[in-house]
Parts: sequence; structure tokens; C-alpha cells
Amino acid sequence: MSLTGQPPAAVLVFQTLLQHGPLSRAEIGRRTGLSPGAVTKSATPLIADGWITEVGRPTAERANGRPATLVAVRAARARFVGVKITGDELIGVLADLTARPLASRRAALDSRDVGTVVLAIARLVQQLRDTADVGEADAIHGLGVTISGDVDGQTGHVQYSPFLNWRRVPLAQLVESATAIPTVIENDVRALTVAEQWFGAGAGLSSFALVTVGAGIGAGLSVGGRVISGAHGVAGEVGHLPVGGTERTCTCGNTGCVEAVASTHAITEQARQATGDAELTMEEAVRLAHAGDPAVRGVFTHAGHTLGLALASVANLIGPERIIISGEGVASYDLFADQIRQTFADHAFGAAADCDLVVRSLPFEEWARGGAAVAAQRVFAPAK
Amino acid sequence: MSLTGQPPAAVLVFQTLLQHGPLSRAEIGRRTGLSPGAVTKSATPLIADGWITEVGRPTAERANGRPATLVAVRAARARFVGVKITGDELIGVLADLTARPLASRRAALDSRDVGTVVLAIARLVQQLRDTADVGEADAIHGLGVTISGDVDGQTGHVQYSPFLNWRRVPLAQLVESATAIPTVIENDVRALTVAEQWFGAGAGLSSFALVTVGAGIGAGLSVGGRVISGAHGVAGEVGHLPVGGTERTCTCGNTGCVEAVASTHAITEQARQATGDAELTMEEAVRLAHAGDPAVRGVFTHAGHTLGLALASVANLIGPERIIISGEGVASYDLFADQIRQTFADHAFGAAADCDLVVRSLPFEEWARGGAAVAAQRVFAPAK
DNA sequence: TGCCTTAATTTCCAACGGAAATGTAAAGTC
DNA sequence: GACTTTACATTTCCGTTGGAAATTAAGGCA
Repeated sequence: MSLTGQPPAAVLVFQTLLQHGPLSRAEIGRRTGLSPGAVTKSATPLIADGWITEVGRPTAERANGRPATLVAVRAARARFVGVKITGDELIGVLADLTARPLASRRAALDSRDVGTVVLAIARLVQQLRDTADVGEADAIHGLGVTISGDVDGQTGHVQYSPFLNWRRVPLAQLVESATAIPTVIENDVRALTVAEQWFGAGAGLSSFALVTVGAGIGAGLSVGGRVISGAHGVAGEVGHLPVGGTERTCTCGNTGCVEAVASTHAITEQARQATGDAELTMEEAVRLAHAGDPAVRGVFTHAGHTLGLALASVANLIGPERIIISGEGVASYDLFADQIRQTFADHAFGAAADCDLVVRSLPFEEWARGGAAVAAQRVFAPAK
Repeated sequence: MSLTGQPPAAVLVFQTLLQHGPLSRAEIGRRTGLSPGAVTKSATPLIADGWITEVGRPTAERANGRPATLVAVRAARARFVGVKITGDELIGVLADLTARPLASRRAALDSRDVGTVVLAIARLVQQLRDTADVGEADAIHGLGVTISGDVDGQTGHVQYSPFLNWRRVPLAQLVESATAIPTVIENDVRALTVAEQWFGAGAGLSSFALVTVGAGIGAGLSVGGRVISGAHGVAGEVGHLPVGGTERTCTCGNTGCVEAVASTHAITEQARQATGDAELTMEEAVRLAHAGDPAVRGVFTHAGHTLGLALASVANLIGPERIIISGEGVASYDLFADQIRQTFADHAFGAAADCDLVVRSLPFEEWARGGAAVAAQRVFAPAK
């Protein structure tokens, strides 16, 4: 029912196809270092089990020799559900083996009680399951639930969730009981990072950071093909890097946190102070800034500067190949893009400045997709 | 001549013994997950080749059963030379397989010309070789040269060394020609981190950071048993984290760098400003601070605060199990220890504050030892 | 049609490591 | 003191894995 039990070479072949799309067997051998014979031997049972399939010939005609046959992952072979829990709603997606969304659905949460949330998850999963109940892949192979906070994926416990005020909740087990689907849980940012690592802007990179800017500011760090978890479950806390000066106080009690300057909430609040309008919304602030209001523009510039410092910190410490910037805040990205890049270029040390900065708008459905990716990982990346 | 060619299980057995001292075969099996039979089979040729040896019985008497036989790495099996290049001298050590120093020696550098330095290295190596030329291990198995700056260990090139003003120097090849010893080069901080990872305060940890405070401020990061190199060769640049406010300008041109506040040079300069004594030395500043001079104490406190912010940044991003603080600055560590810990505790987010802070005075000989460790790695950690 | 080239498969085989039986060396027991 | 128990260590046997190399396949080209 999964790749577990397949020899390492077969897993390698499958992962290579996942990350690098259709390839010929010969090309797989070159990329993985496996001998041609080993590739054929690994691929045969994978094809027999429907995990991969032949998909024709390469388009680019080459001069001579026997033409290659491309093989690719058969995405329909397995389906997964990913669910992201926020403070007031659930976002769920039904996705295939490559975490491509097939359907998505939201559900409001009227209570943050554990039992209620678990039931709501079970209902949402059932609805998604009904949405597309055709074809061979009848069953859902796995469910990945993601949530912000301190999550221990090994034991399946949510150690602490600030938004829901949960502590030591054995969520994986509870959801698995309620849905009868093998369930994994993971921190939401790490799950999103896993999705990008396998199927997104991080595929094939030796290291990258995924920074999310929104109500909170966080990051997932992928180094050498693994997403860093932190020895104590905490890592990638970009939002609490102390680079922001002493003017504003963060929810964590400190001054200087990036989050205290550049989160959507912080920007709104500063725009209110700048304009004197205590009712100003984020949207209005964006409009004012676009219209050229110098005070509001200054707020965005300052936020951009602080984010630039945070990204430079990441680059100086980790030296990632790429930093992906995403989040709700990206909607108004044009307002601080220049400042981010300028400050980043100034403060990234030496060759760390060669780090590639890309922007990707990742809506909440993408976050739920992260859950599906984590669940799918159980199939193709056994026992790490 | 090395462990290359040995099966993976043998390498694993050897590495386990390197990191965790004498163990019984049964215990090795438990720790590595190998079957008892595999451990015996791996250990036999290692013993025959003199890499490991039986060292008697465990002291703690257990109730019953056949007593275990401990095996341990035979450190004398191979010898390495490590050399650290600074702006004005070479520090060299002769070390055994566990990077334990057998002899050490320094040599002044009167020129920073590449050819001159290479010759000086060759002379230093020859002197160390003569120092202890007895016993079976006649030859030096490897040489590790370390230097601060951008070093590409793969190609053996020093891409850029600020202190020596070198660019794209194929140092490994030059030194290897001059000494006829297999040579590897590595960034000095990363080499020190490798030494700590295998033989020091980082042995067996899932992740740790080694922060060095001195003329410069840097760090090596070890995650999952690998020292992070950065996609562009830059990583661990703690010294240029922008957490230090806007008062002082760094050599890199920016304000806010940790190095601009907390390097020995920066502390001396600030102490001079504080006292009005333009000739004040670091030693005098330390003395004044110990005597209670409030202005000078303030300088140390501020430096400690800035270092604390830097360590908190490392903890928030990586979440290491431990942070090792070292460097010349550690001599006066008592002056800012409290402030470092206080600021770290304040700004480390959530469980990141559980990170263990330890102080280790690592003199320059230890840095040279790092070179030996990197060279030794070639023997016991093949082809990563 | 034969030849060349590259892809893919097949065959053969060495080695790696697990399972389990066997051997070994102590303590405990009556 | 013989016997049992216990845990360490070794040996034997065997399934699996993946590489080497020979073989087959499928096209272009002269």
C-alpha cells in the first residue's frame, strides 16, 4: 500500500521522479548514480503497482540512438487530505500524490474545544471524500493536519497552540480515531515548507527558507533535503528575531521583534498612529500608501526594512540557495518589495547576498496542501 | 589505508566508537541498530587493521551473563597535522586519529604572499613531523589547513580571505605539492565545529552552534550531524546579524552588526571612548571593569546584551540543542556572562530558550586541531 | 541492408547484513 | 560442584540488493 518495503533504490527513483518530473530511465540513473540495470529493476515493480507510468517520448529530438521512454509519477495512485486549523476555521483540500489539489473546502469553527474541532475535521474530511469518490483510488491514503505552534509530529501531540490555547493534545490519535484514516500532524509552516520542497519553488534546492508574512511571521528552513525542526520543537522563528529597534513592543513582551513591526496587525496599528485614524483598516492603509501618503508609506518602508533585516539574518546564518517570501502580506508586497531587497542586499554578508529572493502568494489552500504533502511523505519517504 | 572501501556498517561502528568512547559490541549494536552478528563481522577487520582495539571489561559490574568486552578506537593508528593560518602566524598541531594534540608549534608569517605562506606551512609540517617520528605510524595520513573566509573544501580553493587578501587560491593543491601529504582545506570556524562535533562538546547532539567571539565573531552550525556550509559558501555569520542598534558602524559598512559592538576590537574602542583614554588596551579595560568602573562596565554589558541577541537569533532560527560560546573574548566572559544569559532568556522564543549555553575556552591550538579533525574526517567519513 | 548510437533489459554474481543457532563466560542456585 | 540462567560474542546460512557486462531494442544514416 506504500513504498515502504521497496528497496532504497526504488524509493530513490520515485523521489527523483517526484521532484524532477518525467525522465527517461537512463536519465534517472545519471541523476541518482544508480546503474541502468538497477533503474529498470526498481521501476518495473513501481509500474506494476501503478506508482509510476510510462508517458511517451521526449519532445526534443536527439540525433541518434534508441529513443528514450519517459516515466513519471502516477499522481492518481493515491489521494490525501490536508487540513489546516486556524483560530476560527478549517481549510481542507483533497490532493493527489503530488499534492495537487483536487477539491477544497472550508468550515467555520465556532468552538476551540478539542472534541469539537476533531469532529469538525472528521466532517470536513468526509465531505472532501464524497466530493470526488470515483476511480480506483477509493480510499484516502492519509490525512495531514497542520496547525501553528509547537507540534511534535513523532508522537502526534500538539504541545502548545497559542491560537487554540491547546496544550499536550494527542491530536493525531484523536483525528485518526474519528476519521479512520492514517493521520499525521505537523506545524503549519513546516508542512508548507515540505510541500514547497517536494513540489514547489524549493524542489531540488540544497537549501531554502520559506518566510511567511501575515498575522504572524515565521519561516520553514530546508537544509540538505530535510526541514529543520529544532531540538526543542522550535525553529524558523523569524518573527521574533530582535532586529526591529526598541520602539514597539511585541506580543511576546520583547521589543525589537520583526513581528512587532511587520505583521499585518502591526502595520495596521502603525498606520493608525500615523494617520490619527483609529479605525483605519489594512486595506485602507494600502490604498493610502498607493496614493502616496508619506506617513503611511513610511510605515510600509519601515516594515520592509525590518523584513529585509530578518531575511539578511536568515541568509547570514543558513546561507540558503533561495528565500521564498509568502503570506497574506504579499498582497501589498509591491509597497515594501524595494525596501526589502535594498536592506537585504545591504546586510547580507558577502556571497550570502547571492541568495535568490522570490515571492510566492500562497493562499490558505496551499497551507492545507502542506498537510497533504506531509501525509504523502509517509508514503514516499519512509522512516526517516 | 583508510576506512574507504569498508562496508557502511563498519564505518558506522567506527564512527559510533569515535563519538561515544569504548563500548561493548552488543552496545554498539543497540545504538546503531545493527544486528550483533553484523557488529562482530564489521569489527573483526577493523581490529585486524588496527583501527580499533579491545580495551578490557566495563568497570560497572552487572548482575550476570557473560561479561562484555569493550572496544575502542586506536587513536595511534593514524596521525594528522592541522594548521590554522591567521594574518600574522601559523599555528600547527600534530594530532592522532581522535584529533588529540600530540605536539604543537607556531611560526610567524612575515609575508602574506601565497608562495611564502605555502612554504612556511611546509616547513611547519616538517617540524611537527620530526617532533614525534616514532612508532608504526610513520607517515602523516593527512593535513588540514584552515583559514577564515570563503573556503571551498570541495575544490580546495580559498575563494576569498580578507585577512590575507587572497582570492581564488588553489591552496589545497599547492600545499599538497609542497608537503606530499593529502591535504584538505576548510573554513576555520567550520573546522573547529567539526572537531567539536566529533570529539568535543557537540558529540552526539542532534544540532548545536559553536559561536566564536574574538577579533571577529562567527559561528559554525551543525544540524543532523552535518556542518552547514551555505549554498554560496557563507553560513554562520553571526557577526553580521543586524541586532546591534544604529550607533556603531561595522567594518562591512553597515550599522547594527554584532561585530561592531562585541568584537574585542569594538570593545576596546568603546572603552577608549568611555574613558577618554585613547591608548587603553583590552586588558586595561577588563581590569577597569573588574574594578567597577561604571562606564567600562557599561561597554561590556552592552556587548553582552548584543551577543545575547545574536545567540537568541541563532536559537530562534535553528533551535539547536546547545550553543557553545568560545573565543578569546571568553577570557573576560565573566564580565558579560550574566547579561548574555539574561538577554538570551528574554529573547529566545518559547522552547528555544531550553537551549543549553556552555562556555568553552578554545585556544588557537584547538583551532589548528580543527584542521586535523577535518583531515581525519576524510578517513572515517568517506564521500559525503 | 548493414552499421552506429543510445536506451532498456537481462543475466550473472559479489557483498552486505539479518536470523538464528551455537559457543562462551560469568553469576546464581541448590 | 554440577546445573541453570543470563547476556555477550561468533558462526553459519541465506535472502536481498545493486553493479558489471552482455544482450536486445529502436531509431538514424550511409
